[in-house]
Amino acid sequence: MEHKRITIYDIADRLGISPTTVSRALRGQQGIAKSTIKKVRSMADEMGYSLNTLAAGLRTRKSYNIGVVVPQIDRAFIATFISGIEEIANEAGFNVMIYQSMDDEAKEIRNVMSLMSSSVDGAIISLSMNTKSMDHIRLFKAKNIPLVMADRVADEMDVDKVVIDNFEAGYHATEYLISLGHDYIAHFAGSPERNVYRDRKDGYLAALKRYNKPINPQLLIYENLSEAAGVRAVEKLLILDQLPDAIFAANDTTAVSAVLHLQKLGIAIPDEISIVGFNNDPIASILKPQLTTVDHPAREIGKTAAKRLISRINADEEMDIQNETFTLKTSLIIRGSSGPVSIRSEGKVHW
Amino acid sequence: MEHKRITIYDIADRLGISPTTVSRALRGQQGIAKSTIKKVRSMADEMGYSLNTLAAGLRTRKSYNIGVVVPQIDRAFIATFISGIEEIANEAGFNVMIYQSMDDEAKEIRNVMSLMSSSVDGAIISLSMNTKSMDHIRLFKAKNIPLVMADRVADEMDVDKVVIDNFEAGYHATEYLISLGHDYIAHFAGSPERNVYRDRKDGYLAALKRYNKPINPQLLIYENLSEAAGVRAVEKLLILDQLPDAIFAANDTTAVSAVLHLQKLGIAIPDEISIVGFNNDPIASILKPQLTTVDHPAREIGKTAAKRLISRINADEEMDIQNETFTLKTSLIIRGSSGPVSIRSEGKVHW
DNA sequence: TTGTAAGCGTTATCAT
DNA sequence: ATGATAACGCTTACAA
Repeated sequence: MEHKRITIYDIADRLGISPTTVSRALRGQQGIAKSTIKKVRSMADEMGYSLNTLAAGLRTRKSYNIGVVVPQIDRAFIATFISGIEEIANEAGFNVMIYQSMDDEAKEIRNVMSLMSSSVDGAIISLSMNTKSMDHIRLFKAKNIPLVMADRVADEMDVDKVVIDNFEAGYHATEYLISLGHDYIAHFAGSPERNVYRDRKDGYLAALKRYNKPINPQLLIYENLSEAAGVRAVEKLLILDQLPDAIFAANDTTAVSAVLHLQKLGIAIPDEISIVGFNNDPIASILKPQLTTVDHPAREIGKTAAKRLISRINADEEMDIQNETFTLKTSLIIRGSSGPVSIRSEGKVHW
Repeated sequence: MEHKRITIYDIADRLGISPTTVSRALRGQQGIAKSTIKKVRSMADEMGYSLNTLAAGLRTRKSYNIGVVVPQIDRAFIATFISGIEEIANEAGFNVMIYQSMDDEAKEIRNVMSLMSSSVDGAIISLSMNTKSMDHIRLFKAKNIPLVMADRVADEMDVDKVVIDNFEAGYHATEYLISLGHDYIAHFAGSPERNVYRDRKDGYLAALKRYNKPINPQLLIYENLSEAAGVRAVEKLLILDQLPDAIFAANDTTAVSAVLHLQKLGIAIPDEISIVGFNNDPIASILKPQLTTVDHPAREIGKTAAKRLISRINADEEMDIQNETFTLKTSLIIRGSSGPVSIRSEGKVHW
């Protein structure tokens, strides 16, 4: 039961015209009779024709596919990010191919390879947690494939980037905690290899410094920011002489997990410890007390990255556009998991 | 600055052999000298060659792309589902193209069209909330493109399907609530157009009937299962003479939203109303009290669908495999949002 | 084990 | 406004 594919030759034969004319008519090119266009299109419909994009792409060197490499799809932040990309790509007639690195450098490299041999017109990448080598990133320039790095980018690479100001966000979050009267503030950080976590941590340190708060290395805990990491980090705090009076976590997963663990231990949030997370995941507003967190414009990052990528793909290669970094706004969403020291001691604040 | 693409001809020229031999060596075909393979591969590496899959696909009529159409990527359940698909596809050397219908039939149809002209080797689809027409689904068979429907499937279509037993899950959830002593049980249902919601509802009704509980149409509320829907549904219950003593919601989003709204109104969960959700989203275990819910094997559904699709793609067309429906197991996860009537009246149960 | 030639379905170029 | 021809880069008969 072989399936015979309908080609422009078949249409041409039936209509007694040339394949070239059919091709032109189908694409609505200029310099072709309107009557011919009508004839061809209706015949194409009738015969159930559909373009072979492989053949067209081979000829035009365009696939209308963009590749997207992310750590893991099933994280609220990343799913939203991809959703934003798809939204824009779809409007512009591009297909989105997704690859997940599972936060593994080797897998990320393999992803990039398969993406490249799939002849995508461009790519968007958000680095895995432990990626160190940049060779596979450089490959894009070498192969002249437009690339936009998003969120987890590599500072040292000269490519288009879409990010947030993680330093500022970390600074503000910490400053906010300080403004509440806290001065013994812990930070749950991710791998310093990644700009996002390094910058959030640096913002945290800068705020402490700015307000003359003590910088205690024991309060700066590096973790992989998983759910289990939240518990581990709390355990590390518990063995200290003094519990911190506030925690700024580099993501919501860890922050929420920490809150739950602390509550299980009978430590009141925010009465005894104030907590601020990062991302504004759905779980943040379900937690009790609701989690104070930094709103991360995941969808906007995706949309911006896709727009940039597509305009680069569609641009004249000649005009050699400068690489740009787009920095999107974040905002601190203040909710119940953080509260002032003064009121706290009176034990009045719940949520 | 045109970028010259390296082809097998370039490699052949440099090595003084034929392109055919290069092609064979690269693919490690049988009947070729090991020394040639080595020579060719190292030269390919040196020259930075990468396969043009468009050309190869044009010749072999395979793209190694599969298309996936889902309602919306940024829903916990769907993101996990896609993650499972990508996992399997990636292992098998297939790329995953995603399209989101945004729960809109027209968009879904457009998605299917672009997917088809992108010459995918097969597709996986989960229907939008309001899809009625099946013409675009039939197109797959007409064009001889393997298709697997997953989760939100169309009962009337004869295609491969991967589902859960929604009737059974709805029956069990309701039966469980009855076993707790509840007999005035409400159900928040989704569009009866979709098998998943229709079956959950039918399971609910069957359980009520089986245990001789009254079936009250006012307690069966059809909604779009969004967050706002949870609030709306609760409002509809509030105007009744009597509040139900339990609610079974067809998804967690609505269940959680309902719990929050009820709590805001001062109604204790589960003391005054027991609630059961569906999906086991991350928010379910963060809610206080934690949400009793039906665990939905989203990742397994994705993996099963991908495996089936790929084995069909790789199968001999001749052997004309029968369509199958794979039904995966669900389980009821009992947590704090539901409790027995007896204890409840004593006001002892919190969580 | 290797090579030659044709063809996959388009589109671009050059004619007419 | 339309047509003939070549080319995109690969794989598959068939031949050597």
